[in-house]
Amino acid sequence: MKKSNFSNRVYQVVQEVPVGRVVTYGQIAKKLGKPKTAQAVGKALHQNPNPKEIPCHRVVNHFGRVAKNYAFGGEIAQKKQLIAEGIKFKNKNYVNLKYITIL
DNA sequence: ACCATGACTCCAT
DNA sequence: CATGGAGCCATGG
Repeated sequence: MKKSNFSNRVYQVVQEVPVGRVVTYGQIAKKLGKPKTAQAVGKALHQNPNPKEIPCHRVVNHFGRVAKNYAFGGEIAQKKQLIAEGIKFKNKNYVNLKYITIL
C-alpha cells in the first residue's frame, strides 16, 4: 500500500493530538491546507487502520460525534477509548466540544 | 480522465 | 430531529 503524501500528513496530525483531546476531520483538513478534504481525511484513516501508532479514536466530526463506522469496533469501541483517556460525553455519542483541540 | 465510494460538512425541506 | 442533495477531495478500479 503506497502511502500518499496526503494520508501521511493526516496521520502525522492525528498523532500530535494530545491525550484527553479530540480533533475534527475539518480541523485536520484545514491544517493540511485543504479545508474541504474532511471526507478524504476520514477515508484515509479508515483505509489505514493502524491504532498502534495512530490514535484515530481522537478524531470526531464537527459536532463532536464519534464515527458510526469506526473501523475498530464501531462507535462503542471509540467511545470506550475516549472515556479511558478522561474524555466525558455529553450524550451517547457526542463528545463535549470543550475537548476539541484548537489547531 | 471518468466513475463510484465514503470515518465529512453545509444547507434545504 | 430525520432525510436528502450538493459540494469537495483522496483513492482505487
